Amino acid sequence: MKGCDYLILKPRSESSELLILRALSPRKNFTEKERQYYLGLEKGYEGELKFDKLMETHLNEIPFLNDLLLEQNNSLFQIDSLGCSKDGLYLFDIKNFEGDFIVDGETWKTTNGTELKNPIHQSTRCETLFRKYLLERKFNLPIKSYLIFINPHFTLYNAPINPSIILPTQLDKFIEKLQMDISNPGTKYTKLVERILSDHRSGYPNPNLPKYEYGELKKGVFCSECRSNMLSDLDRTGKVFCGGCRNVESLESAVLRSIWDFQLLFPEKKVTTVEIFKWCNGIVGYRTILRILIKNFKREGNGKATFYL
DNA sequence: GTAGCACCGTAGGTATTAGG
DNA sequence: CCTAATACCTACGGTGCTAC
Repeated sequence: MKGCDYLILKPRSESSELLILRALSPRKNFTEKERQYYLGLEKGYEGELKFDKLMETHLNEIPFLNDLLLEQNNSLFQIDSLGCSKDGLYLFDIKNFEGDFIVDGETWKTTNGTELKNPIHQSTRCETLFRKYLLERKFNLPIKSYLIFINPHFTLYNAPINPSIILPTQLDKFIEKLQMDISNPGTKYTKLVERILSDHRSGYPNPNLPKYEYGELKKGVFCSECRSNMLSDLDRTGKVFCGGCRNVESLESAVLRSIWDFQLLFPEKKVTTVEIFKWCNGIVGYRTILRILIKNFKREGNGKATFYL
């Protein structure tokens, strides 16, 4: 089934937090804690994309709303994926945990003893808040909620017997069952979807971002794949090469990514030719930067006061 | 296979222009 | 008036096509 037949009413995209951390990761020396946090976000997002892919392949006749951030009684809650079937709503919480984990009563920990937030509690909290959210807005609908461990290399010792938890080994069966149960709701949820989309918060308050300053950040153009330094190619081919993974990328797209990172990290700074030239650490010629800016941005001002939007 | 060629893209010299 | 921005121009590498 083609992607365009898949009904995504609200697409998924990286949170601004993840985008900022991703832009910072090759440029700033993270503390171990920051690095772990960042990698956790990447991993989580990767898991969500994997889930989307599964749904696109196997459950493409019902609409989905992804990545919702809603509020109920001053409590924010996040929904990874919401499927709208004729028989009710399906709430999916997706975890991309990898490795061995142990359940000890209410506590979850890794085999080396590190405790983590109990994902069942998180999932239940989300479900509870979403039920209240619906009831308060007079939508009386059945909800089925699932906590899905999507990573095939996930093992849970002492796993609780709970039909809402889907372990990787159960995933195929689970999807088969969903295929039997769900069906296209037609226009049943038009009002609800409209309401949810208007309530959705795009901005997420972010206390976890590390502080950073222009001066402390490494300058350069970084590989989209492995984040290591890109090397300019001296043969004037319009390509740049990754020093780490040998990835080849067009000079223009690599520079555009750097400009985008610059705007993301320093929204208050103006994009000028020199500024971007310095930001890219001279990997790309000054005039090439200028040409890329002219081609892809709108120029404001003249002469020395020129900047790009 | 390869020489010849058009086309695309970057680098860098130089002249012109505008802002501070 | 000085400096940075930038337009215009040339040089040249890579690519892909064609004719042989």
